[in-house]
Amino acid sequence: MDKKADISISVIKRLPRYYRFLLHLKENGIVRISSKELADKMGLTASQIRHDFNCFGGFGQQGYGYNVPELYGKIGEILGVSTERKTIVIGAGNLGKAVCNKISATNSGFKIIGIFDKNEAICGNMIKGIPVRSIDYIENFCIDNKPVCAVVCIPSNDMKELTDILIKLGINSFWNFSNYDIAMAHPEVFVENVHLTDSLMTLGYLTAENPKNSMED
Amino acid sequence: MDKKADISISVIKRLPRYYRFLLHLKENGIVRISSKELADKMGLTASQIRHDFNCFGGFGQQGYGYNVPELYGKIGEILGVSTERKTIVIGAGNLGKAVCNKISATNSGFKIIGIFDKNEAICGNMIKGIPVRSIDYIENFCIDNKPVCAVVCIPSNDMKELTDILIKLGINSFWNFSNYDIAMAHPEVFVENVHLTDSLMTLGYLTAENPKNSMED
DNA sequence: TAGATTGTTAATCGATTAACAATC
DNA sequence: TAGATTGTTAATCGATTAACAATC
Repeated sequence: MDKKADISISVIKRLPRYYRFLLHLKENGIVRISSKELADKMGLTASQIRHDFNCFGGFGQQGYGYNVPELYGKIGEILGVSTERKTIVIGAGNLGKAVCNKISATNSGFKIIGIFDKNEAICGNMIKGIPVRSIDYIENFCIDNKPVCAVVCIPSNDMKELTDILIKLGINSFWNFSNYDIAMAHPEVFVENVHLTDSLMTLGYLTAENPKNSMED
Repeated sequence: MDKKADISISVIKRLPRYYRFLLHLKENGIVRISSKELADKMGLTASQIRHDFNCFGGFGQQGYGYNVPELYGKIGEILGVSTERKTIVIGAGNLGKAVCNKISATNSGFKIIGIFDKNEAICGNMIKGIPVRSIDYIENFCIDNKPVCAVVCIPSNDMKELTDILIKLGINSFWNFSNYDIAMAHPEVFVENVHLTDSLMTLGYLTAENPKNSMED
């Protein structure tokens, strides 16, 4: 599987938000929208919206605008929401459970087929109908069931060894909540990071009494 | 409190990662590093690192490089890690609990003083030494305790009403896990969003068999 | 002093916005 | 046909990278 290089990451990062907005419009029975109207609703420019959509082909019609259900469907297709990527979740603590719920509640194209934890005490517990298994079984499970995506909800400590193994066993994408830099160690796989600490610290910067700022002027 | 406009958001978003790397170096007893070495470790360019640090003033020394503990301290200051922003968490489900743990485990400058949930059955439960309170008490709690930051771990449904109230009561920053667009409704407050669904769908795009891509060439 | 590496400015690159011809 | 709005190219803006003088 090759990496897609032709469409810029900034465009890609906006797709899920378009998808959410279009669902909302669709659910409210709106069938037609212009780039201008959508831009106003989303806080973007009409120009950017047209530019973005045109990366994937012409979804609109001159003089009319965009058909909401059709556009929603197209973007869903681009995001692969109708596929069922076999997914395993590693770590069944609070974060692991929250993430399992999120994946199950969302029509995102990922399907959890296994959950693993090193804490034997919680093995056997059910989350969204899937039993928590001991991390010791993860290799055999992957050989038998061939998952393609792993969701990492454990600390970074043992990540190097674990990712090396998982990638050998056929995992090609990671939703990574740990601080381990999978993408740097394995440029051949797809990684989407959620760095909670970094996010919180960014908010920290914004609300900090920055000494530099108050010294200037 | 004014918003800071002079330093670009791309630079700011890199600060927490610098901070993490510097802590790691510091813990390994490394006291000196050049922009080149740090760039190699982090997968950035030396030029960018010097450029970034210089937004905040000269932290290095020509011919020597950067002093790791000093630089770590400076960036910590910029991020405000030593302040104690009074913070409330709204929603004590799996996500709320995970986020409480994360905030407590991280030296980020945020201090949880209250946790709220609408589910009466879990009120009274302790999370990191703080009792879960009924959401009905949130107004009085804010009047009495004056928190400045709210962490939103509930669905988007009632967010408009809730954020309007909280902002009136003195909350000026949000760590937002819901899909409600606080920043658009309230441009005067600081918002850092964590859109889990969007993140997962971005990974979805990368691993989708994109029809457009296979049609071309 | 010579070597190393920063701080800072200029050049490049890429993303966003503006403009307008195409066309429904 | 006239009006509206897209698709697409060109202009602008901002972020990254390169270069080098300053200086430790």
